[in-house]
Amino acid sequence: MALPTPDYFATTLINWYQRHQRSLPWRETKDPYAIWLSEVILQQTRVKQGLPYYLDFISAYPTVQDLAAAPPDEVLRHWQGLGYYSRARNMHQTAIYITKECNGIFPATYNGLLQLKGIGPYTAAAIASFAYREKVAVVDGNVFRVLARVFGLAENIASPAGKKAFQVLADSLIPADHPDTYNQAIMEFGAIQCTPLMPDCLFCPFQQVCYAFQHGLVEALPHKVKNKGSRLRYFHYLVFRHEQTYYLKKRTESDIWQGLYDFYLLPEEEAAFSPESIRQQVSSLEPSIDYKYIQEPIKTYKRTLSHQKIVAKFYLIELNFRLREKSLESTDLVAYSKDEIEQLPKSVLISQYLQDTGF
DNA sequence: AAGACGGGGTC
DNA sequence: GACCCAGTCTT
Repeated sequence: MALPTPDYFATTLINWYQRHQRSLPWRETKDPYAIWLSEVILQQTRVKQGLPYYLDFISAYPTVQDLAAAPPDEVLRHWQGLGYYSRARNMHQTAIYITKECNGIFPATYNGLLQLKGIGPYTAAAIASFAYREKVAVVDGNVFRVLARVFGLAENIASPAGKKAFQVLADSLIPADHPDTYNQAIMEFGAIQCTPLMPDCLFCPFQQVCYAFQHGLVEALPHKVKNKGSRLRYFHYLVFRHEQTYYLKKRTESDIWQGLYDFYLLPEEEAAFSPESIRQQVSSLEPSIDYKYIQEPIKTYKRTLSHQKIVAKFYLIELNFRLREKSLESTDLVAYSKDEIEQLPKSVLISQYLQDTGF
C-alpha cells in the first residue's frame, strides 16, 4: 500500500476542510495581532474553552497598543481561569516590546516572529502562514497525530529528534500555493476527524492510504509518551479578615500561579495542622495579634494540575484590629476590599473558595 | 535533555 | 477518580 503523495495529501485535506471547517472569528482576519492572540490561547486549550476568552480579550484590547497600555494585573484578570498564566505575561511583555520598539508593527517573517517572547516554532509558523501566507508548516499536537497515523511515522514526539522528523515531513508536504489553508486544514482535520480517541476512520478520506488504519495501529500512533507522576502538595491558607478587608499577597516565586493573588500560605510540609499548631504559627507571625476566632476549615479543596495535586485548607482568622505595617512588610500581605479582590487575578482554587464563602 | 506550567474533558 | 491533552520557557 503506497503512502499518499504530497500533492494528493494536501489536495484531499483542503477538500475535506472546505466541507467541514468550523466558523471561527480568528479565521476571518489577517490581523497578526488577532491571529497571535488566538494561537496563544489555543495552545493547550480547546476551542470551546478558549473562544469566550478570545472574544473578551479582543474586545478589551482590540489592538496591540491597547494590550501594551494595560496594567499587568488587569491582563491576568482577563486570563483568569484559562491556565498557563505565563502565556498572558509573555503576551503582555511582547505587546509592549512591539509597541515601543517596533512602532506597533509585527515582524513579517517566521524567523522574525520566532525572536519574540512566548512565540515558539508553532506559533511563529501559524502567524507567518495565516497573516502573511509564508510557506512554513505548523507542527502542533494535531499535526503530530495526523502525520504519525497517515504516514506511519513512529518517532517519539517528546524527543527533539522526533520533533525534527515530524517537522521535516511537514515541510515536505506543505503546498506553495495555499500554505495558509493547508495549515488550517491539517489542524482542523486532527481536531475533528483524526481525534486522539475514537477517530472517525469509517468516513475518513485517507482510509485507503492511511498507514495506521491499514496496519491496525491507529490507537498506537502517535507514539505515546508516558505521563510523569505528579507531586502531592498541601496548601494551608491563613485568611486574615478584618471586617470587609481581606489580606492577600501576590505570588512571585517561580512556582504555579505566578502573578496571581492568594492568601498567606503556611509551610507545606505537613498534611495537617492541629488547631493548637495553627494558633502558634499565627502568633509567631505577629506576637501581638488580636483576633476574635480562627475558623477551622469546613472543607478540603482538591485541585489536580498537570504535574501536581493540590490539597488545600483555608483557616479564616477574624481580626479585631488591622494588621500592623510591620507584619504586612514581613509577610508581603496587602489589605484589599471586596471590590478590589473581585478585580484581582486569582487561581480557580481561590475563586472557588471565595465563592463558597458567599463572597 | 528534562521538568514545569492549569484547567477542563472523557472514559 | 484516573487519564488525556501537548507549546514554550526554564533549569
